[in-house]
Amino acid sequence: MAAVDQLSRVFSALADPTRRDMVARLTVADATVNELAEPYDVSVQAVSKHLRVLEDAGLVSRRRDAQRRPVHLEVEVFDLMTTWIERYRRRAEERYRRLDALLESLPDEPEGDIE
Amino acid sequence: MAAVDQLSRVFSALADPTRRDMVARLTVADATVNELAEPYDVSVQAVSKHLRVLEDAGLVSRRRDAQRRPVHLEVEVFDLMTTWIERYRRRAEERYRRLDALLESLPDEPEGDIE
DNA sequence: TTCGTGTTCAACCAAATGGTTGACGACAGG
DNA sequence: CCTGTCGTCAACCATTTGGTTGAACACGAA
Repeated sequence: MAAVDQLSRVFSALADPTRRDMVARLTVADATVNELAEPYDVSVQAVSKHLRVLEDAGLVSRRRDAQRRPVHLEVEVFDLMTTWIERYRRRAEERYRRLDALLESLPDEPEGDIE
Repeated sequence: MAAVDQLSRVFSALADPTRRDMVARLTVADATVNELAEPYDVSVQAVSKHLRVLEDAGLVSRRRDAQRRPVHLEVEVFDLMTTWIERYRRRAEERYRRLDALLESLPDEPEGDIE
């Protein structure tokens, strides 16, 4: 398979509105492929493919229950994203704080180039 | 343009490791296209395309400074993702709480698998 | 064993994606 | 004005993506 990191797969999986909707519905309850497919105007096979993408991203897992393959959401994977996001959000905010402090510490400026 | 919602564009933009790295670097300081391109083993044009994707997602904006086009990160857009993520994380956790409560309210089980 | 239901596999297709190279537009500095 | 630098536009190409249909597999029930 592709040599792509999980974070990329997670973001990529959630970039599709149908998949995002499926994830949203799975927060309420586990569901079978047919149940998941029902609201959408696409074939069951297409939904099956979407589920494979979600599974490759680690966002869902599947049990076997007779012919059924109930799909279960693995919410912990959300942390992968929030960790990344918060890390850089923090970094950006830190930067703004420093910038504000700098501006405040300056008297009024002509054309100062400071390093 | 594509009739795709912003959240999809944001997730999609961050699904690419190069773009994620560019965003990471932009948390430290604004940068020009050439500066951004320097560490990667691709053409400047390719980086320019990546920036367009990030811009369409609302993740960056560009000023004009003579020939330069300094790129600036718009961190607020992160909120779009965290809002979505936290909403469904909460929903999933809520569900587990209810499930736990239900199990606890039951008398002892025939096929109890407890660890 | 045969049938029906749920799901996946395989082949195919159109559109999108990420890369390339080459030419061009915008601008500062001789 | 000419020149060099920064960046984008255009055309092209290979790969991936999201969809289709038809066949096959897995399993419970009859």
